Amino acid sequence: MTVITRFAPSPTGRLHVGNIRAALHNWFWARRNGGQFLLRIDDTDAERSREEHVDAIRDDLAWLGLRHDGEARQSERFALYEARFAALVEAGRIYPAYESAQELDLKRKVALGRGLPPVYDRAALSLTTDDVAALQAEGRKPHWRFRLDHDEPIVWHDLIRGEQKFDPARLSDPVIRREDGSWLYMLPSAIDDAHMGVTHVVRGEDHVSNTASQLQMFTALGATPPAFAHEALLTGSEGKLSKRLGSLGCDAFREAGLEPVAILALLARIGTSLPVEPVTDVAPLVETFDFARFGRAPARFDEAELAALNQKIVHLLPYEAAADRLPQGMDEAAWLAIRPNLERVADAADWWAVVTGDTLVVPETDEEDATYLAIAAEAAATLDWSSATVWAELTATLKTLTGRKSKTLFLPLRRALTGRDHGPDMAALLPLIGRDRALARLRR
RNA sequence: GGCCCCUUCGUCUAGCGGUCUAGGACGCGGCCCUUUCACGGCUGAAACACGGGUUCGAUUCCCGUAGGGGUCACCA
Repeated sequence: MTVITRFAPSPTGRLHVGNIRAALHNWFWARRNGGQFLLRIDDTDAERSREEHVDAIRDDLAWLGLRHDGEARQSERFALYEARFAALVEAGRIYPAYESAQELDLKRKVALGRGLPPVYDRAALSLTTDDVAALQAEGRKPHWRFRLDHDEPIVWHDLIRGEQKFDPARLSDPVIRREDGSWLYMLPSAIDDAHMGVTHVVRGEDHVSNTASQLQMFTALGATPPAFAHEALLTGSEGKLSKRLGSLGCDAFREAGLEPVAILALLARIGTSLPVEPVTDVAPLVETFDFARFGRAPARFDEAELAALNQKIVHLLPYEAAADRLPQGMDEAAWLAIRPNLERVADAADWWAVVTGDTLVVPETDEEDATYLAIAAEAAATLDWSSATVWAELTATLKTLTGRKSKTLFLPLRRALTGRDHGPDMAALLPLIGRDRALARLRR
């Protein structure tokens, strides 16, 4: 059986951490099993769905490298929902209800106030034809609920949580359609999962009770439900489920100059028993992806950890992987020299500017060092600049010439040559700067 | 409030009755390497929420308490 997973975002905003994680895990599972990963735009809510978000989602997914093998849009499938809806109404599994949102809210509060679970009381099921006629005479239109079968407990084997058991009587019959005819998420999602042949659904544990309801929908539709894996949610670094996390979007990661693979690497392993590792390719992440490794307690997502991971990954990044984001003229040797000092690939431009001298700020020098630099300039002029070891030769020469050593030996040189106290290994940097620029900088 | 899930170093976790003087990874400290930084190597500090059971023996099983998370929407 071909594994088919899907990522089904609502285009109501930018992709955020939770979204990305869900997409990633579904993608992993499909990749791991040689299956397909589908993108489904859940845009049944015309009010909140925006076309720009659809584009942004596709764009973010592509940036992350999560290619999908197919795409569907719920807004293009209303005919299908309509047909299934009619059949389920016919079968008595969907029924009309006339309570207003305010009335339902009141019922809920009353129940809660009495210490009872706020489950829908199914009053609509006992409406007589006269009641209905009266309601309609008032101008009321029904919204529609899926009637849960209370006879059997709902059970399934969750790939992460193990055996799950729900008493359907403790669940409200889900509203699946509004009075204006628009669809709510629950039923279309089940219809589509069945229709698209989705075999596995990986989602957050905030969906477990939805799964219970949807399992009955699959059965009512005559479909085999997919397997479910509900993962524990992520919390912010302060331990609470923060608003910050919910708003931390893919766009922010991109602007921060993070490597997509860093985001994937963290989100792949966080909350699992596998260590978060710096990788430059997702392959090892795919290979080791396993639901059995998932913990069931909420894990913390820490932006600082992401930044640190990103830095390590940049240090491992091969030239080819960074080349198209590097400044003009920066070759592999330059990349390898500068790479260990980067936090982000984008910062390479700063160091390259130091090499080329475009942004070089000549630091203040005292008289003693000025003399020293003059000696250095003379010595440098006699060196073989085609050699890869000019720096070693220069410092060795100056050591015997001046008797300076260690910091006093090299720091004035670094300052004069790069304008900074710290930076990439001078041995690697000096050949990049080259004879002319180096001499000019030493001579001032 | 009902129901579900969870509680081991700062963080993510291993542990499925004795192997635990509790292991790993990240982070942190120290040392080494390096005529800077980074990298790398070595090393150190650092945890079983609490209270009862069960047992010859509990991190591991049971109950309770506390705490955390989720859910109970005409959001997904």
